[in-house]
Amino acid sequence: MVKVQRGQASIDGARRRLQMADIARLAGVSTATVSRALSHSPLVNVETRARILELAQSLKYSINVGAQNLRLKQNRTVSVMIPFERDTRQHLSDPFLLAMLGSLADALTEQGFDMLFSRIGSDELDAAAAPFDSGRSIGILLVGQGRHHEQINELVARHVPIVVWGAQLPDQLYCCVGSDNVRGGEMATSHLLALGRRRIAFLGDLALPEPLQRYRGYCAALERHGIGVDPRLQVSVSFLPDGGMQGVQEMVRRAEPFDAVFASSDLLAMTAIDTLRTHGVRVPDDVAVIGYDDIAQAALFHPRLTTVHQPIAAAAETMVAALLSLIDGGPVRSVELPTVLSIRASAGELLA
Amino acid sequence: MVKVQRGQASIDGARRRLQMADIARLAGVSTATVSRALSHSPLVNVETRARILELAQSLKYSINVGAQNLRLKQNRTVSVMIPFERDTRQHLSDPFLLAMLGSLADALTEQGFDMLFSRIGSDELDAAAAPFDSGRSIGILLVGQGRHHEQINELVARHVPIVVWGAQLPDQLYCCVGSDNVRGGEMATSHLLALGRRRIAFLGDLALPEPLQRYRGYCAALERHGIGVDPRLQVSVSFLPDGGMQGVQEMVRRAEPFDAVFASSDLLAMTAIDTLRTHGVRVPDDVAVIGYDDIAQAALFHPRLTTVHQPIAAAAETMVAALLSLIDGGPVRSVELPTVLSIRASAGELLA
DNA sequence: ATGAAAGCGCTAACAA
DNA sequence: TTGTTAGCGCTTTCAT
Repeated sequence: MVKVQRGQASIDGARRRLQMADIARLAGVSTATVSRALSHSPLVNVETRARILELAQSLKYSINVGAQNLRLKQNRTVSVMIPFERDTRQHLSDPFLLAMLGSLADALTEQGFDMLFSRIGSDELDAAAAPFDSGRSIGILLVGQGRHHEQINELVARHVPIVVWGAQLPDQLYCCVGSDNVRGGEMATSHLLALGRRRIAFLGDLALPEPLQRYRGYCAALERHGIGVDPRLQVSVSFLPDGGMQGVQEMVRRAEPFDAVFASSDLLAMTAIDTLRTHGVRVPDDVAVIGYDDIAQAALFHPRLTTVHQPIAAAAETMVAALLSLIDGGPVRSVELPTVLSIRASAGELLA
Repeated sequence: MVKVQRGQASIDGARRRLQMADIARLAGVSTATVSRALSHSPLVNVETRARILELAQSLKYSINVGAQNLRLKQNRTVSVMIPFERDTRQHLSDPFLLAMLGSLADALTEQGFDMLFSRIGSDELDAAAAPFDSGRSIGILLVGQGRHHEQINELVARHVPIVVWGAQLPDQLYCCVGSDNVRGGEMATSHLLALGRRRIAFLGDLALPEPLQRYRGYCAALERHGIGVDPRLQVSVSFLPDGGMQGVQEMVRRAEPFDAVFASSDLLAMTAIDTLRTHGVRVPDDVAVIGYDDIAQAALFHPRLTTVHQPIAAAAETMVAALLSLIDGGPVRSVELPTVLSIRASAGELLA
């Protein structure tokens, strides 16, 4: 009986993986020559090189990256992590994250890096460095800083190269890339005020840095218009899709009149609108709604969603560039990307 | 001047990565003993082992997985790929994909495997095997077979371990995991017929295996009810979010009356409903709508979306199990997971 | 119970 | 232009 081990080719069935020595033998040269040929070294004879390259190609031989990395002491793999709340054991659901992930994959590929993806329970964020510590990746891109400010700072103290998508905070030792959340919140709120709305509900978890900063922008806009901030208009809801529903239901329960909603994500805004509709509230006539992110669906939702646009592709490129610079010992600064308000029907056009 | 190279720690700034020899020196033993201690070998003295483990832990030393893999000829990394259409250069946008990705990450982690993620242009699917050929991963999980049936077959002929999320096809050499698309299409259509709908529009790209099979189920249900299939009710649209809009607009342009829509994804169903609404059509009163996937938002959408549920977590576990079995040379069969109709307001409850 | 030494697949001096 | 050789960080015989 043949004992077969997980994660390893079976001894009997699979034929041995092709390796450089095989190519060398078939080409009648040494492995050194093959190595040189495959790296397009000018040292090797043009014809020999052509022969070797052709041979390798036809046999689909590909250099063993693990061995190559070991020898070269290099590594072209980056970890991407998305924290999730352990208790809610929720599937990833926000389209914004998917777009971000796709853009990060693109940006990394563009730079010739592979992406090692993991979800990570927010209770075990200290384990986030494992892929780095074990040499599987050269650095970490963390999408969403959550409540982990301190833990991330500790990673930096341990010299773990990490770049975070999130909001800038005081005492922040790590490099952080994010949109200008305060300005975003301010623009959204100002727009609602300009539309004549005065009782604007805010939906978002103030325990998280990004919603908090959006809320600060919201407050700033209100105060600039001489309108006091009413805490009864603020509802703390998570980023999960039912947050929008819960936010609206809470407002209804509070019996607090409101004529607008500013939600901290498009997903929240959309489920909030759906819930408003089930309560017979018209959007934007009775309640205007603005979201945050500007995901693809926002422009197709009914009513078309007004939202604060986050430049995802630029964000991903910035994060990747920052991480690589960090690893190279180059200069790294946190970046706030500019945000733009995409004005659509859910919080109508201004009559210019 | 110090030349710094990408993907490599800078020579000056970063301190050398800790390695086994360091731990050995500090513990006053040989690397062999450290290796044994870290693998909890009973060969090493209990006290020595404790001392070494403690030392390693406090120094955050972690075995270099690359070197370990090379020595052990093992590898615990799996590639996950999502093809995208090169021309539309579209960001990933379907929440279903994100949920799938998250579940795959969970299932792989559960089995102690890492996930190497890449998007891959559908024109270069033959390059999908690169991570496998170069020994970075031991197999491939492809999410979405698209139009790549033949290319995937070729990979299998090359003995590349691959498991695909998609539909079962004739002449299929690869292992395929998917939901029972025909049955799903049939259930959705039967439900609409039972609601008294007779002119059911079908939205989906028949060039793709999954929508095609859902369409077959749709046709089967119609015929069983003695209703002919009307090609004017079928609109080919992509899985991109604006597909729903385009589908409805096309139906309107055709001036073809219809009282129901069966869309091949929830995303399409949702944007279709939004577009119907802008045309003043009431859902479900004028037109009932059923989607496919049962993503988290479906239950929160207005109206609550009736949809064919795909068991994502089970799907991911099945795919991972199949791939590992395939790699171990074990038996592998394609699997069709059962589908259930989640009945909600968009295609109302049956009055029992 | 521990260490010395060989070798995983590759690259880069160095020699020829 | 090519080959020989040493060694990347680790594990595992084999010897002690």
